[in-house]
Amino acid sequence: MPTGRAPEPTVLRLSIYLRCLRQVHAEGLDTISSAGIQERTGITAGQVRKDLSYFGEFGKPGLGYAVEPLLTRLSHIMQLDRPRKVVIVGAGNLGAALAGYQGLRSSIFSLVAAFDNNLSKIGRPLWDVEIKDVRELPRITQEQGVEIGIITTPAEAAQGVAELMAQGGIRSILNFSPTRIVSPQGTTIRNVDLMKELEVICFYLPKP
Amino acid sequence: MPTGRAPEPTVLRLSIYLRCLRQVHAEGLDTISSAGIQERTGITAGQVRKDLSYFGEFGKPGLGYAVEPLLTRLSHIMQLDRPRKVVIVGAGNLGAALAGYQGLRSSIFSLVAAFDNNLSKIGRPLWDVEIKDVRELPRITQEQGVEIGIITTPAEAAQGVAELMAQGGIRSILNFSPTRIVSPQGTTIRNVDLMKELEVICFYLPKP
DNA sequence: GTGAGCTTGTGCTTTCTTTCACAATCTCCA
DNA sequence: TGGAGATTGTGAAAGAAAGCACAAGCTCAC
Ligand SMILES: NC(=O)c1ccc[n+]([C@@H]2O[C@H](COP(=O)([O-])OP(=O)(O)OC[C@H]3O[C@@H](n4cnc5c(N)ncnc54)[C@H](O)[C@@H]3O)[C@@H](O)[C@H]2O)c1
Ligand SMILES: NC(=O)c1ccc[n+]([C@@H]2O[C@H](COP(=O)([O-])OP(=O)(O)OC[C@H]3O[C@@H](n4cnc5c(N)ncnc54)[C@H](O)[C@@H]3O)[C@@H](O)[C@H]2O)c1
Repeated sequence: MPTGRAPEPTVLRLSIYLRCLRQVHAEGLDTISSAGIQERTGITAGQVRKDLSYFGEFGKPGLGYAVEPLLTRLSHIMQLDRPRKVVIVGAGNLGAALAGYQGLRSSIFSLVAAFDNNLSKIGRPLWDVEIKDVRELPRITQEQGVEIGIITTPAEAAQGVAELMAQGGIRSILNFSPTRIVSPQGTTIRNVDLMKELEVICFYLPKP
Repeated sequence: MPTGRAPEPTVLRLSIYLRCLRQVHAEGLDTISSAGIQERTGITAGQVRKDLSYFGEFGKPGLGYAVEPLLTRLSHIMQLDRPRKVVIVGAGNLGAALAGYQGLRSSIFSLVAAFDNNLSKIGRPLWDVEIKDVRELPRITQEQGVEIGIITTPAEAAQGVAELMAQGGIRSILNFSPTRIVSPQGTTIRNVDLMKELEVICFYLPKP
């Protein structure tokens, strides 16, 4: 039963279950057992059951989990059951790749605008949005009710951009620049550190 | 003292310390205390000391850590003290962004080639390398002694690519496609799941 | 209907991480 | 040179997460 709050590792896995369930659903299956989820995700069956049990009782003994209802419930729990508007700041290489990603144009996320501070980029199109002046960010995100911001600027600019985002009413920020951002009041920040991943991989390289 | 092996969370943080130290070094400082590292990284001073203690005694009481020696030692521990060759498979949006990233052209990493299976891309340049036929991957990586592979293909292709990489002698793989890869014998895989990050951020969005 | 066969939910145990606190050590200035 | 002040390394304690095992519950075939 839902006692208290779920640990963060559980939340991370929820997203994996969701992806798994979407695929299973697309395959036309109606139910899946925790063992079936283990097979597809590599996450232990016991772990799966425990994770889900933080949020309620979704399964039927002897049968497993009904795919569609679980999909609906998990989407709700993850707050992925209504559209979220997203902006990207820093229309460089990485920003452009993300902006073009179809995952950002799904039924859940929609990319509203991209921003930059480089005059030669402002006004140009980036895929299907226009690159706007970053100084307009607070106004635009406020007006449009944007909830999520993605930072793909150089590290030096990240803190300032985060503050602009907070000013524009953005509550959650995904930061790709390799620097620590001090969260403006009321915002959550998640850092994605690609160089870190690359370096960590080296640690695990077979020692000569 | 180095008792046994360091926990994975520690290894992840090592990469952060390294980045911090590089910056501190660039600023010309000779020493830094664990408290100083906390200030810059947000990681608790006690945690810093414990992490470092897994690998040896690097600091001097009353003074802190000598920046340059620590940088050298940590680089060695992370196996970042000699150049590593890297290839990217999947010369699409994300692959192109990564290929152009200067972090991959540093003194530590060097991008050797990019691969694709799309005939209209093969033979074209991607930044300063040429896009090659993915079928040539095992031969080329073998010949060049490539140690790290990055996968930026669609999910369906990832498993096959990983196996080609293993065949080509690659030991460590960074996978950006949203799928689970079953590690070929002798390879380490790290997954970077950008959509997961975006979904998790929604969970932490303020509940209405 | 009934029993064999799965599969769940969960309390308990084990393992892994982080935090705490302090003796030991070093610096540096008077 | 000596003592005040700073900072380390680390055991011990607390806290968090994962693994385990099994009673309870559901299904389905006969
Ligand atoms: N490209 C990659 O694959 C990659 C990999 C790992 C990390 N990163 C990080 O992601 C970030 C972006 O990388 P990139 O390769 O796209 O760099 P880039 O130079 O191609 O793009 C950065 C963009 O940010 C814009 N910008 C700079 N200051 C700004 C400001 N104050 N407000 C708004 N826009 C601003 C620039 O005009 C530029 O368009 C960097 O922090 C980089 O370290 C990138
Ligand atoms: N673009 C992003 O920002 C982004 C974000 C999150 C995740 N991803 C993931 O990264 C991967 C790449 O995304 P993308 O946007 O660059 O896609 P993309 O379609 O632009 O690029 C994929 C490339 O892989 C090549 N490819 C396909 N099969 C191949 C094979 N068997 N061998 C070699 N090459 C092959 C294609 O020809 C194409 O050039 C996808 O799995 C995507 O889900 C991308």
